[in-house]
Amino acid sequence: MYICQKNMFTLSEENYLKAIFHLATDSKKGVSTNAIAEKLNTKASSVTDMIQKLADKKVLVYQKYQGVELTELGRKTAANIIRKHRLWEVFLVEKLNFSWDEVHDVAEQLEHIKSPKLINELDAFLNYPKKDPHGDPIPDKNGNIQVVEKRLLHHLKEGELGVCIGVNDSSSNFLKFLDKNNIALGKQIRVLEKEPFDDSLIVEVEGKKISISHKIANNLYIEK
Amino acid sequence: MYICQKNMFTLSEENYLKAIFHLATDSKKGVSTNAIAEKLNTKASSVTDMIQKLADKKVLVYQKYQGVELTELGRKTAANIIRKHRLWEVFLVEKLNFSWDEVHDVAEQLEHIKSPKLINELDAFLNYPKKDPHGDPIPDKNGNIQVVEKRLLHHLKEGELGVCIGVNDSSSNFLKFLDKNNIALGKQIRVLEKEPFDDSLIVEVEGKKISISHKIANNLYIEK
DNA sequence: AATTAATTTTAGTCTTGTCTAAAAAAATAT
DNA sequence: ATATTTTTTTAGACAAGACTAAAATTAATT
Ligand SMILES: [Mn+2]
Ligand SMILES: [Mn+2]
Ligand SMILES: [Mn+2]
Ligand SMILES: [Mn+2]
Repeated sequence: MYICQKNMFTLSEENYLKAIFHLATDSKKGVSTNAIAEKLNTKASSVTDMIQKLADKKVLVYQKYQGVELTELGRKTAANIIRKHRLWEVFLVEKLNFSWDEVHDVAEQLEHIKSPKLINELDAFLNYPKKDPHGDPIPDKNGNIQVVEKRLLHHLKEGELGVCIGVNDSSSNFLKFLDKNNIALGKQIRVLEKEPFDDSLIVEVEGKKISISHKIANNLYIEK
Repeated sequence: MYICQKNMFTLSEENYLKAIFHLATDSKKGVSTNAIAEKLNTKASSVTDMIQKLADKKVLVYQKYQGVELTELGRKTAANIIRKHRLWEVFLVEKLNFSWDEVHDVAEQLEHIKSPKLINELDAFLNYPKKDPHGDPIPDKNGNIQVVEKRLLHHLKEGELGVCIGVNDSSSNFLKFLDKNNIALGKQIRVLEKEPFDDSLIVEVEGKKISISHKIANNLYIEK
């Protein structure tokens, strides 16, 4: 039997856990102090302080100068915050007329609301969605995340066709660009030409030809 | 032209404003340091510190030893937080299967979410409700609160009939007691007997006679 | 292998919001 | 009018979370 403190993690601790979780799934290595600092717009020294505290709380393992790795508890906690973030994003888009470029900042706040009943009822109210408005999978209540096979648009060869299934960048600017060019989740995209000089592409979306920079093509996920 | 800082008030400042607003409408006098401390479960010295800061921010006027009074800006700010609190309570009850005794703690968290679009869309989504699940009026977006004529149950005379329109106490214990005795907003209540010794009442609700202590009768609002 | 460069940690400071203990002012009682 | 009690404010301390500057460690070059 163990004691379970209510309001287990502070807002700041939750943000660190989430950042480390995301960095860990990207790199599959120990997550470095600097990487965390950059993601959270803070300083490395602040990160060192915080990861020591989080190590005491058993959500990650930390060895001086060696970066950190989440424990099972840490992963579950982070996944739960991401679950809340993505469910709220679905709610905002489906029920409150938000567009996909408006939801992130509000979800950053809502993800910290503490109420198991709230999040489970919200899940039911939304009909147990599997993906958020950006195509990212929603973890289940045990913290399991469905792994999706996805590749970046710029990996398609000339002539190949794919379906847009997600974005790597959820910034408002990027999403508005996609809106402007009629690119949305579920839409078909065919690569017509690849320009070797600047790695840009000419693609076809709904009959229209558009030019896509390398940076854009590097942030759009496609399923063949 | 004036500069408007984003995220104008901290969570703590918002809680102080809300507490002062509620204490001010009750007492119509300057609100005392001790009263604020008691409402927020904190110490008078902490309150003194905070009200000095809030006075600097022009949301209240403060003279040493004389208590505080909200400015127009302070009242509007507080009313907006209360608006959010009550709209969220409606959402939880109407859409997410919460009962009226479960909503308050979650709304205490949700009321601090900053997004004008969120709260206006929520208002529309709920069909512009005028009252929250406890019968309290929901301020409009300009901070105006409808004044409701209401009196406590124990002001009814023997034989008089009224309709339950609100509660003075939103604690889970009180609300569960009402549920248990089939008392809900909109229900008719007739006072059959008043016991002078302990100020208790015998009332009739939906054909059933029940005994009501003074404390209960002092927390139930009635419209004749 | 020895330097240099980059990363990470430590030490010390700051702000916010809280606390306790003591001093000051106001309210109440004698 | 004075003394006592209550309320309020000040002074000093603390924890969380952040920062800067300096020291320590690791990584990369020569
Ligand atoms: Mn997001
Ligand atoms: Mn998303
Ligand atoms: Mn409430
Ligand atoms: Mn309420």
